[in-house]
Amino acid sequence: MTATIKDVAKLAGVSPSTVSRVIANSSRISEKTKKKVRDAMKQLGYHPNMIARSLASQTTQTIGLVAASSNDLVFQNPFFPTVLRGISEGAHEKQYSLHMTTGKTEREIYEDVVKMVQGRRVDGLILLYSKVEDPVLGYLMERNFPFVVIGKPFKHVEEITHVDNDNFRAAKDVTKHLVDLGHERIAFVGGNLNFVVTVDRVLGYEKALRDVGIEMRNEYVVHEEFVREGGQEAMKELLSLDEPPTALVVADDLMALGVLNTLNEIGMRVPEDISVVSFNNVMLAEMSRPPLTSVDINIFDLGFESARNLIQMIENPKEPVKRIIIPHNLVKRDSCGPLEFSNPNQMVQF
Amino acid sequence: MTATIKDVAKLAGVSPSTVSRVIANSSRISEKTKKKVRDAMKQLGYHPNMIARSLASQTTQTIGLVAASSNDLVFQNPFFPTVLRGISEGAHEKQYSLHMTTGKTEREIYEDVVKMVQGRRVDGLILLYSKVEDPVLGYLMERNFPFVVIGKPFKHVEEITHVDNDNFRAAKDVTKHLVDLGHERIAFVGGNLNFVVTVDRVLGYEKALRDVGIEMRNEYVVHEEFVREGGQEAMKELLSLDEPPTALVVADDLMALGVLNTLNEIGMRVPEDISVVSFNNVMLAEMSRPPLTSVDINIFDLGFESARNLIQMIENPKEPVKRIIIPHNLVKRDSCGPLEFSNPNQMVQF
DNA sequence: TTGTACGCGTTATCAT
DNA sequence: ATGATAACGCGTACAA
Repeated sequence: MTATIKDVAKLAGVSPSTVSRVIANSSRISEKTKKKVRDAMKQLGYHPNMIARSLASQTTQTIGLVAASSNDLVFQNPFFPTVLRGISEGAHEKQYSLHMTTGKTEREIYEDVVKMVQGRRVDGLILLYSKVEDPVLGYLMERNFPFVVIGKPFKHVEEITHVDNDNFRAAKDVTKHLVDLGHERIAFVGGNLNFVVTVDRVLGYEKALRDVGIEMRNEYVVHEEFVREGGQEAMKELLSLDEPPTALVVADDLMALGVLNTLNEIGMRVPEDISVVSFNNVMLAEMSRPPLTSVDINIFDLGFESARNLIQMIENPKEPVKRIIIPHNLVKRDSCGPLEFSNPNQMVQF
Repeated sequence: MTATIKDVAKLAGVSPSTVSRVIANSSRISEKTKKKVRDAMKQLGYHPNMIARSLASQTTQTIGLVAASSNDLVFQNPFFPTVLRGISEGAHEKQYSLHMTTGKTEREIYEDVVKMVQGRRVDGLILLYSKVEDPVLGYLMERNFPFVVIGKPFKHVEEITHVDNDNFRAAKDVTKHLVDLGHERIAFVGGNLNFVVTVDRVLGYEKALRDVGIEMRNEYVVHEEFVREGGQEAMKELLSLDEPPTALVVADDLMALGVLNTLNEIGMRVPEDISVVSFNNVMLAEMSRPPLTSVDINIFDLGFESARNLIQMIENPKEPVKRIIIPHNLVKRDSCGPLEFSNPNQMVQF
C-alpha cells in the first residue's frame, strides 16, 4: 500500500539500511547515493512510518499533555488555549508532536498517564496544573520519567522541574499596589485551594498585609469554586459586612468578570466604590467594563518554556532539576482607584 | 527495564501468544490460564507497549486533531476548548487517544497532517475548521483516509462526512428575530470570509432580509479579522452612516464583546439605542454587560459527534458519508430590544 | 561508504 | 485451548 523503506531501497538500488541512513542524514553516505535515494523517495511519495521508527529507536518525539479534570475551571479558562499555544510552539521548534489525555475524573487521568508512559507513547510529560495532592506525581517520580509541571509542585519542589510564576510575589505586589492607593480593607476572592497557585496567591496577599501592619480578617478571604453560582452569594455576604472591603484581589480574570457583574448588579461602581485587581491578563481583562487591572503572567511563555525544558530533559537525561520563573508584571487599567474615591460606608441595597 | 509480554509469559509459564490472547480477552483461553496470566501481569506491573501493538496491528487507537493556524481567531476563542472537550469525551468513550498538530502556518499544518497520516500515527483525523481553500482536504480525499470536518466543507459537501450547525438557518432565524422586533436597518458584522461558517451566516442574514423584502445594503456588511484593532474603525464608520443600523448581527460572541465595548465608548446604549445578537453562546455571552442574546450552537456536541462518527468510520470502512447537523437555539438575553426603543436618528459624537 | 542480520514488542497465521 | 513462527517497518551493530 504505502511505500516502505524497502521499496525505496529497491528503486534506488541500495540496501534498506542505506535508505535509513539517508533519512538520518548520516555523514557516512556519499552525496551521490543520497541524491539517488532521495529521488526514489520523492518518486514513491515515501514518508517514514513513525510507529516503526519509534519501536526501533525507543523514542517517539512526542510530548504528552496532562490536563486537570475537564470538570475543573481550567478548561473553561482562556488560560488553557494560550498555554497550549506556547507548548505547541516550543514542541514544534524541536519537531515534537503532542499527545493529550482524555480522562475526566482524577482516576481516568491517572490511567491515561500510565497508558502514555508504559505504553511508550510519549517521551515526556507536561502537567498543565499543580494540585496539592496528586498521585500522578508520585508515579512519575518513582519511575524516573521525564516531566515538567506548570505551576509550583506542592511537595518535592527541589526535585521537580517546573515552570511557574512567582505567584506569591505577584499577589504581594498587587496587594501592595492597593495599599499604596490608600486601601486597607482588602479582600481576597480566590478559587479552589487544591490548586497550588491559589495557595500561593493567598499567601502573598497575606504577606503584603502583614508587611504594612494591616490586620488580617478571615471574613475577607473567600474561596468559591466558580463565580457564576455560589460566587454571587459570597460576594454579597462579603459586601454586607459591617466593614465591607474597599478593594478586591481576585485570583483570576474570569472570576473577576463575574465579580464585576455582581458588583454591577448590586449597584456598586468600579473603581469609584470599590477597586478590583486580578491575575492572568487574558484578553478578557482588556475587554471587560471597566478594563481590568491585572497581573500579566505571560501564559504563552509558561507553555513555551515547559516544552523547551522538557525536551532538554528528554534529550539529556543528566539535565539537572530546574525551576524556571516566568516574570510577571502589573498591567494597570481602570478597575482600581485611590481610596478617597470610594465610599465604604454607603449602604448597599440588595 | 519495563516488563514485556515475554516476561509475563515466562512468569505465567505460558507462551507469549497466550498472553497476547489474554490481553485481547480471547474466548478461546481457559479461565484458569487467564487468571494465571493476569496474576503475572499484576505482579510485574505489565502494561502493553502501544507502539509495538500499533506496528503489529496497523492501528493506533488514536485520533489526530487539525487546528487552523494558531494565528487565527480560532485559538483565542472559547470555542476551541469546548469543542476539544467534546472530542475528548467522544474519544475517551471508545478508548481513543488524541494527537495534535503543532504547525502555525498553513504549510506547516499540511506537513503535520502528512506526517500523521503517512507516519501512521493516527487512524483518522478531525479538522476543527472549514475554510474555503484547503489543500489538506484534497490530500485526505485522494488517499481515502478517514476524516471528519467540523463545519461545512466548501466543496464536495456530498462526499465529506461533516458535523455542522445549520448556520444559514441560524443566521436567518436570528435576523428574522430582529425583524420581528421591528428592525429594518440591520447590519452584519462578520469575521474572515475564508471560513465557511462566516459565509453561511452572511447568506442566512441576506436571505432573511430578502424574505421580508428589506433592501440589502453593501455598507451594512462589514468583515473584520478581529475586533480589537480594525473593528473599532469599522464600527464607527458603520454607525456614522446617514442611516445607521438599529441592530447588529455579529458572527461571534467574542467579536460581539468588542462591538459592545466600542458602542459603549461612543455612548450608544444596548439595547436602547441599538440591538446586538451574536453566535456561539459561550460563557462570555452570559457574563457581558448587557448579557448577550446569542445562538447556542452546542459546541460540545459538535466535538462529541465528530469523534463518535470518525470512530465509526475508522472501525467500519464502508460507513456511508454523513452530514450531522447539530441543533441550535436562540438564547434571548438583554442585548436586543424592540425598534421603538431605539433612536436611530440621534447624533453620534466621536 | 555500503550491506547483512538482528532486535524492538506485539499480533496473526498456522499448527498441534 | 495453546504454542511456534512469521510478519509489522525501521535502526544499528557488525562486517565487508
